[in-house]
Amino acid sequence: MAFRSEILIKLDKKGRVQMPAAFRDELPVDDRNAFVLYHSPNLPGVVNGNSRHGFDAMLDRLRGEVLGPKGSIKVALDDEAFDPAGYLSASARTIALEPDGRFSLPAEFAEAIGVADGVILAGKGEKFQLWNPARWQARRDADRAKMAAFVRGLTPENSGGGDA
Amino acid sequence: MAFRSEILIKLDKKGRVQMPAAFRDELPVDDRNAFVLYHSPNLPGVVNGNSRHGFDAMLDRLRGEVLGPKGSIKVALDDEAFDPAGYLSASARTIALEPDGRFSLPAEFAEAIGVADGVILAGKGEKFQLWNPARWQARRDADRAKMAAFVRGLTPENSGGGDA
DNA sequence: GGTTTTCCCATGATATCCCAATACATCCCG
DNA sequence: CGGGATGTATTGGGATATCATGGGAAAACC
Repeated sequence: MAFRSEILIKLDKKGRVQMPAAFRDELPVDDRNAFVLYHSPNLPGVVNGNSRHGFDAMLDRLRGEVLGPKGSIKVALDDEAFDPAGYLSASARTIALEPDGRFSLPAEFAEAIGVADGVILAGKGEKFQLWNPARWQARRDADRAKMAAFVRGLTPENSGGGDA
Repeated sequence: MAFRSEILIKLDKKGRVQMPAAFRDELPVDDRNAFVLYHSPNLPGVVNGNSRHGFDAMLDRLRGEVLGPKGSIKVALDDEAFDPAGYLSASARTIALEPDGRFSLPAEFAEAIGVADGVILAGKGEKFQLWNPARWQARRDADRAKMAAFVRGLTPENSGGGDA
């Protein structure tokens, strides 16, 4: 499962968005009628998407790495402590896919993205993202320069084992 | 079974609350006519909810992990010792769902939450919560900052490719 | 009797289903 | 290799179902 490519999809008057075929094919074959959208935890204006299984797997990893196996019962009971997985769950919504591959973008996400007539669906490997087209372009241009600098920094001395 | 999303539901004059369809769909198919509400064990003003099966499973885990294999028989007999699962049971109530998906919020919970005209239903993955809308907003804003800090703290070394 | 609870119907908004049109890519056949 | 045929992806829109909400009336309760 690896989401790739970036696609501009139009929004119709009903607020529906076509899930690109390239992304649909990456959803688990046994669970292609629904997926998950959730607000970026630290980048306002960006909405993340993943399969239900992929989202749940991320939450499990999150709970496991942070709390350890015996922390589960504590998290289940402790409502006062900050719970990253619970926070993400509240910011997420299960989205149903219509038979023809479209879904209706909930108003809460449409407002967060700032959509007008279209949205960018960008694959990020393990997940995909929804962007305002203009903001996506700006971000991608900025990342292009960073990527070039990053590759330039991959000198033979640095790419071995240590970064000394 | 994973409760997601946060929804503001109104209370009508009869004290009825609509269970959001997204939450109803997460209840076990063979037991969708009732669920469980219980007071938060450590956060006053918050009421937790779960399916009957989910609540019972939590109690079982609590007895098993905290008290050990012999805990169940000891709990069954020892009325003097403190029993966390028994405490939660006493603070819980089975709530019937009407055919149209609504339930009447018992006054005891309504007072605890401090409801006026509406309640926030927030999914936390394994369970969901009922909040006073204003208090939920404050809590969520605080958690948003904690989440951003949490994500920032996940990278051992900042490689400059963050989401900002 | 008076109050509360439960059941039923009504309604506006939204979401979903179904059918259709266009554009594009692929395939087939000679 | 060309050109029509076929299939699929994206977009549009009408008809239908569902959701959240309000309220009336029957039933249960004290």
